[in-house]
Amino acid sequence: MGGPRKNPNPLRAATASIRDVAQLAGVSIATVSRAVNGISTVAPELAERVWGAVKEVGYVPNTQARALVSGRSHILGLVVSEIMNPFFPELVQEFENLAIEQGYEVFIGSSNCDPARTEGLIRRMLQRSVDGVAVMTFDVDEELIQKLAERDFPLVFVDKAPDLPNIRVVKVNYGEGIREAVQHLAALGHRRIAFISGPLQMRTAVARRDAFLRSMVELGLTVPNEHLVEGAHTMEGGIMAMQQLALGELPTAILCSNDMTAIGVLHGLHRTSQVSPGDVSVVGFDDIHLAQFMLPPLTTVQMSCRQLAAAAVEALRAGIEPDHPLAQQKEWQIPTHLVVRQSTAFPHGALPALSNAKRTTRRASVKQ
Amino acid sequence: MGGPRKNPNPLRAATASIRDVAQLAGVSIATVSRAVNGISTVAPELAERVWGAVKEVGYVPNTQARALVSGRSHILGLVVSEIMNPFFPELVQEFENLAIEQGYEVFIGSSNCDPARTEGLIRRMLQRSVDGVAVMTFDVDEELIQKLAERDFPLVFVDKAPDLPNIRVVKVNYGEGIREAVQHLAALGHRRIAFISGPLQMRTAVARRDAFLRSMVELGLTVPNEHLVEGAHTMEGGIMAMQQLALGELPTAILCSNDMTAIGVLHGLHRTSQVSPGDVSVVGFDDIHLAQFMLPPLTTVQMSCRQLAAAAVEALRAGIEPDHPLAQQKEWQIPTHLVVRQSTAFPHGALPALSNAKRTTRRASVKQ
DNA sequence: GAATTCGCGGTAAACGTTTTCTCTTGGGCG
DNA sequence: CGCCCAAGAGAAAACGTTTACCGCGAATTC
Repeated sequence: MGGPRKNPNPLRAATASIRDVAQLAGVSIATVSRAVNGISTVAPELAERVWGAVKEVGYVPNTQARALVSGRSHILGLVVSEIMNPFFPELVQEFENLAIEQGYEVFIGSSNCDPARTEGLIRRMLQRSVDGVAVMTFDVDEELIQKLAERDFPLVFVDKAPDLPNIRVVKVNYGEGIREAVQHLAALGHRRIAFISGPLQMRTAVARRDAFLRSMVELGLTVPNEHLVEGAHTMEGGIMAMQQLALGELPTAILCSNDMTAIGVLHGLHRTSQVSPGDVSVVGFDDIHLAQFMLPPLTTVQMSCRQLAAAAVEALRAGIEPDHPLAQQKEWQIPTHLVVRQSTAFPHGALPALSNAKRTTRRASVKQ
Repeated sequence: MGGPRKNPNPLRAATASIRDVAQLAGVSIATVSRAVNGISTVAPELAERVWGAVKEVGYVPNTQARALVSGRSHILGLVVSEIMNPFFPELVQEFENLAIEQGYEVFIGSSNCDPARTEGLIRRMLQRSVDGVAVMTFDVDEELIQKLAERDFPLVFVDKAPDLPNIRVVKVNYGEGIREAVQHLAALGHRRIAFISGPLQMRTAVARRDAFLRSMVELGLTVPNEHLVEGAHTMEGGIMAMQQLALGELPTAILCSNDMTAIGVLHGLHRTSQVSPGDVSVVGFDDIHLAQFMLPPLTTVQMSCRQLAAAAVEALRAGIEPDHPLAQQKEWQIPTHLVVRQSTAFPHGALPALSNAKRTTRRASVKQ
């Protein structure tokens, strides 16, 4: 079969194929393939001739054909909980930049916190033969993971995942940042600190709440039940949680499980006319870009989506590429840290001790 | 070549192929293909046998192979300006839902308003042989369009595009909503209304500003030069534009080219201590989800991203699918409408006429 | 009743690559 | 000088589909 092709589909876009390059360069298609892929066994002058031909006909390798035979598509899947939550676009952006940098393309899906939808997304991604999927949803359930683990392909989860050969996990150290936040509030003089969690069926929500409780215990502070409210990681959830808190004696400070909740709380505080702005300190979690533009700018615990994305991409590559240096690593760590802005202040009637100087310094160090 | 395959790659995931189905059902692979694709020429009982075998071996067609031979990948490209601007995640979400519903997958890219990046994105999408690309960036430049138009594949732009066979356009009727906004402000008693535009190299920004100016002229109102400020479609831009406005005599109302700008303006107004909240009315554009959670909730011109996404997907399909009913249509229209919330009020010292009743009615009709 | 179509299903080519195997050629070593 | 080995390049198989083409039996038509 070296003769002219019989009946080339005239409808198809007239894009140059490897054969055109081979013909122009006067070599076989195998040589073109090797040259294009930088395989060293091809003689330098031949490679040069091939590259010349590639340029001339504007050859671009067909990724579908390449994927078909090599079994690798160079596409990564990324599943996020809620694309409408501003944290995730930031994560998506970072993830995409990193992936592209390393020669991958990305399929993005938003699960909307629906396990069935998550499953559908991943199934469709697999059908498109992605090389691996990062499930950064903070809300995966056990049985879905089990189901996914059966077919074996590289998977990356957040926080927790079963110890299986193809599953890797990015662990976020919530305790660190949350402890900083609680200590910050305590240093300002707050004693009655409430916590608005995410939906408690999310493992992540539980982890953040537990980190809060541990930090409070460390400082010898107690948390009455009515100061432990379940939110929804949304603004609406923050508003409703605020209403619930307003039923009893208000805390002097509120720590929120994410920034959207905190924004809702700020909104709710404004509505509750019994309290004047600034009376109640509010701390968020995530440090989304929007946080610094709230009124007042939000003090929050930063979870770097850049680091998160970098860890996820690296973990995926470790699972995908046959001889990746970190192929054996199963766990990546991400720190969290407090960023102090203006939504936290001294509680009414509290006399600041030496924490005053400290606070000023910290605030000064935050770029406006 | 009907015998057993020689040396199947053992590394490859043991996923069933069309051959396994054919063998189990006792038919040829052609019949399986036809049955799976619902081609009517296959006898009902045979089709049933095939489907049984499909279920049994868990056959899933390989999209790469399918794309390779059919020339259609069933992947759509979507390029947005700025994934970090909350409007776009909403658009992405809608677009993705619609695309999936119709059997397509989506590659998403964020251009960050960089034409070079846009070009790179589209080039990479083409390399992945997407069936078409929707460029919803509000900032494409002429020469890029020209360059893209050379290769012919279905493209959809927003607002304006050259009249070429494979290019379709979704036109947003800015005038409508902006006129409503200006009339609303005028009815409240505002006369000095400022406009903060987007970056003026965006054609869209110019279109919105011109719509504003036309509406003002219609009402016999004039706009001094210092009340026409160029922003950046970001919160930072809104804050800076506000600072610029604060240099002269403040307007009583400010219309912004998008919601992020409006949020920045609210922020900036708060900082400007010479003015008390509520003194200056602010109107946004887009109606992002966040808008209703601002303090005060933002009156804004709604551009439905659902309609935008639906139009884009439909326009793409019209260009892709050989006998689509709308194959000849080149233009889709999207309306805009004012949504009144609490960021607009009577200007200081103005006596409301009969507009009072009207306003109350409208506000009551907005769901909280 | 014979000829012609028509419905249906199988065979094989084609899609554009990668990769294995094979062949040629040249050089080093005995 | 001959042999063996290595390097480099080509031939061809394989990847998993779709689809053009062909053949066969049944149905329709004159």
